[in-house]
Amino acid sequence: MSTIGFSEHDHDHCIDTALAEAEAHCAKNKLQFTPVRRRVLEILLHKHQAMGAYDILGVLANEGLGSQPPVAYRALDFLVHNGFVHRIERLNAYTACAHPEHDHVPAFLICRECKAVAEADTEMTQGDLGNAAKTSGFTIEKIVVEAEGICPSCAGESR
Amino acid sequence: MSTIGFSEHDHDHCIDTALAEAEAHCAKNKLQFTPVRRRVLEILLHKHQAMGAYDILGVLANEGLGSQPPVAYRALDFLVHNGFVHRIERLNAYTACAHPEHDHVPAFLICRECKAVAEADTEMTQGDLGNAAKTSGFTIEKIVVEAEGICPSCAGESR
DNA sequence: TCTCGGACGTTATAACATATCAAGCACCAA
DNA sequence: TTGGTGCTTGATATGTTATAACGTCCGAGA
Repeated sequence: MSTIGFSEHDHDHCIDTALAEAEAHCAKNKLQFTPVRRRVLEILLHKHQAMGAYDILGVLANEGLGSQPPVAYRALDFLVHNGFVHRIERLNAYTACAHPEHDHVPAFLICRECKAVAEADTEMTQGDLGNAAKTSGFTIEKIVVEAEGICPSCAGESR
Repeated sequence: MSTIGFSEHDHDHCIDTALAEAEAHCAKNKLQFTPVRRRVLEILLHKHQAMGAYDILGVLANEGLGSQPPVAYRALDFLVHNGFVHRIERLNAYTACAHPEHDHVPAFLICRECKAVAEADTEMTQGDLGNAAKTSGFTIEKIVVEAEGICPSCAGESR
């Protein structure tokens, strides 16, 4: 399990890598990695923080890439659909995926102060919740795990 | 672990019990179990299904109990705060708690067809996610676990 | 009696999301 | 090269969820 997000790392590098991966994935699957889509992913990669669709839209609008809600939502849908971006239900917001290279059930640690989001890559949840589902005949298709709390740096500041 | 919600049970009884528990809790803690709050809880108990704040508001309005959004949201905040109702982030909706008598990290099974919601009372999540949190210095205050899928009866119908 | 705090009424508006229809463009097959 | 097909985008309008802000009412306790 890893928790990229609250620790320092080579940010430029991780942005480049993620973009390259997205590009490769799209090429392989004959999907169009259009300017808007690319830019939205860049924007999200730029911070390890959840952004609302309208925040993103604001940036796009400044750059002349579209200014109406559907522009942002369509790009976000595409990115979520292809696993490059996760939606944070708790915040009605979006964040770039920390490791898009493989399928996973993402779990998030969300700081209620600074809205930083760390993605914990855990496989577990399926197991235990899966039992509850099985006994009642329910078929799980998707799992959301989100924890809210306070991140190390915000905890430090309030002291 | 139990999964009330997709199985038959004595519904009137579980409504009465839950209301009585809420009443007792409020009395004990000097909280006001006002008509609006009581009614909202009743409405939610009435179905094992998530309801949007505006759905609830519609019912309240019909009954002359208030017709503006804050009326519903205030009652819901109170009920959520005191553990009688859970918010389903995934649906931006609310559902009565299946066992308000003790603290728990609720996990939900949500049917994407009929919106039925089952509450699986599991203690586990803290553990594994807790490790990820600990290593990064994050303090968890609240955890949301929500699974979306298809419930037994909807699976049956589509066959 | 006063006053203080919690609950509620009301208006307005913020924030998030989607439906719909038309126009543009890439790709491919005839 | 032409034309069709399907994905992408542009644009307008609207739907849905949530909160801010302010005032009033009322009961508990000094």
